[in-house]
Amino acid sequence: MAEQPRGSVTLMDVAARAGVSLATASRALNGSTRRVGDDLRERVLAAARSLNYAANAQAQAMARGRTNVVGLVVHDIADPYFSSIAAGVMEAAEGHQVLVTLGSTLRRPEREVDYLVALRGQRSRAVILAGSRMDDSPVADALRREIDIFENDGGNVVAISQKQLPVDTVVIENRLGARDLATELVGLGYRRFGVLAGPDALLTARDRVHGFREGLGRSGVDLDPAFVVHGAFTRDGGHQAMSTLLDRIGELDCVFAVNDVMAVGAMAAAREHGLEIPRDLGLAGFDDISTLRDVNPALTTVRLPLEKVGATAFELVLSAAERTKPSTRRIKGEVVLRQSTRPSPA
Amino acid sequence: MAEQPRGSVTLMDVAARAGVSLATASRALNGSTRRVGDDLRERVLAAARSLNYAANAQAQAMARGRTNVVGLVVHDIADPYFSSIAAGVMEAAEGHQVLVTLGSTLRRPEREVDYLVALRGQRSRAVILAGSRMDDSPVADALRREIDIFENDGGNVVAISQKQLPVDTVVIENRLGARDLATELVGLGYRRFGVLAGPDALLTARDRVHGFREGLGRSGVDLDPAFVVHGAFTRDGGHQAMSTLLDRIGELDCVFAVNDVMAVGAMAAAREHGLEIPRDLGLAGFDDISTLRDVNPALTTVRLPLEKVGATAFELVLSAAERTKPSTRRIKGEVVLRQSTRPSPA
DNA sequence: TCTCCGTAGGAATGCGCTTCCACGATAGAC
DNA sequence: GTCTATCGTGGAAGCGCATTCCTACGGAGA
Repeated sequence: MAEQPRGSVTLMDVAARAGVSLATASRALNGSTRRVGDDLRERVLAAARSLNYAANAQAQAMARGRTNVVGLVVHDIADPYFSSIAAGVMEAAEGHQVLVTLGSTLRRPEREVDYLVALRGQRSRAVILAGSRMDDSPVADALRREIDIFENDGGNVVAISQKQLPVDTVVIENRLGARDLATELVGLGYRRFGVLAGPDALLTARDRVHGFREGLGRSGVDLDPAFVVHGAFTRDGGHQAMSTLLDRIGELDCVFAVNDVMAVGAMAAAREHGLEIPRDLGLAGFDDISTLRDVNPALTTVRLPLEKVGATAFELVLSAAERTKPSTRRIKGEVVLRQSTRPSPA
Repeated sequence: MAEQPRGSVTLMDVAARAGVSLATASRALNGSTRRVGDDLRERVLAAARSLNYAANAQAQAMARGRTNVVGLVVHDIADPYFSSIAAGVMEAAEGHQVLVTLGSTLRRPEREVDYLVALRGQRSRAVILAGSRMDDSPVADALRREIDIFENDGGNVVAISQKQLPVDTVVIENRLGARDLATELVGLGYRRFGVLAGPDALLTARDRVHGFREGLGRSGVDLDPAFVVHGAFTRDGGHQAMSTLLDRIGELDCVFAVNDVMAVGAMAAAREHGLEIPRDLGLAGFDDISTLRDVNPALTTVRLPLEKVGATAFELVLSAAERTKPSTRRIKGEVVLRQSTRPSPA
């Protein structure tokens, strides 16, 4: 029953085997406004089954003029921040007959544009840009331009992070989260802060620094710019930035790393330097990466529901057709105090 | 210069604007055996640029009879094991004009078959099955059957993990790695072992347990089956399995978790139980997940070059055309002793 | 019995592109 | 100088499918 002509089975093969026309076979398999008689439909389905027919998605896309492909562009899929978002997207996509094409810029944000072009070539119905926006006008302009073209082609674009582009956006409240964190840390009695700030051009990093400074300011605490050290948004970046800070560590009582991955690097650097956390120094991160929840001492951080972020982005993709104006969803973080900062004085 | 008709620009638009035929426009843009005169080629390229032309990949796929899409199917993209492999794949794909479609089975291995069908519909030129094979005949049979069909359609399949299917495979030497680890642990003086074994049906987990037992055996040490606890292949699985073991922890001096993620969960469980590692108990993992390298105490583990695994898989995809027989690449792990086990007696 | 309408099935068209084939022109061989 | 390769170009077929349009058929109403 499962004879298999060499090469792909086409709808014509199915139709021939069922003894019906192409049109009928198509209608039987995909449903349509038109109805197909029960006997014929059965014949077609049986034929398709026995031939292991899988409709050629390219041909369907051509005929229908649309695809079921969604692009997901991240900066680094190995980074748990992005892989969590990706997991959220994949889970939301489950059962929606959508295929997700993954793009990884390898931390070169200008490559987002290349992926946008490639995904336009695929006639993707949407693309999710998961990475932080940059403070880099040439790149941003090129991206904006390419987004226009993509949308003009009928595609939908969803950004995650900052509302910087006129597209559907899942805004992550970095500023607010960092502000809350600062407030809590001051509440714990910390006063002299250092910040491992990430790349300055990365708006996610910058927003967190700004928010943190703002939160300190509201509590009447100053952040000395000399104690704000920039570095890569990675474990090694955190390690390195922390090492820089360690020269003057005596003047500090708490360090905020703008993400957990950096915080872990910083923790290692502190340990190598003989510092004990939180006894000698408080340390806080951002994101609450689940893989990192078991580091010891446990990181005080700002919890971001990253999988939900991904899922929300995907929902925006699905519902895009019903909207004419870009929509914004805000996702808030929640401060989680753990052992990497001293216990509450209460 | 950048006027943009609404909807997609087609090759016909480009040809018309350049005042040449469709055939010439196609040849100028994509190269071909036939050459196009310099002046005409320039005209075509200029037209394409000014119209923001991006070739319809679906149409190209139809006409050419092949695509540049490669599928990557993992069990859970949020798991650092898989996201590292994915990163390796993405990096290797860089610059090869290949688009990667991501599939996530959400830890339901039977869904691999569904993805295979979907990717066959896309006429993917290859698919990488990154997850462990299972000891589950119905599922394995269905998979084998679908792989046959996929390959008969001209696609190439690459598996990562066990050589269990007649396809190109990146074999991970789980057994060997676990054996070496056992030897080293015995060398450190440990004698009474417990194992957090993961799901029994998962061959990766099972191989590691077998290898570990084998290694112990070679050193004349027995592994009491009562101390082999199965559980999920996740952090929580490790935590839970460890909790089970903790009742009889007095009889053990070292625990091997079959992957790092479980080891970290186990470490948390031990800590909650008041045990100090490595003073009260040695603990070892497997994989050497980079995100987890900074846990404290640092994990003794078996380092797997996961990004290289992904990259190797991708290379197999690229070189598939030149082979007729399935090829196998073996990737070995390397024992890394760290602070979660006691220092060498030497 | 005849006409009209609703319906199921089939033929034909077109989606955007690659590529085979044909054609004319130019260059090289005799 | 004519004859045959060679090369650049255009024409047109066809990839696999959805869909529109058309036809044939059958039942209901007159």
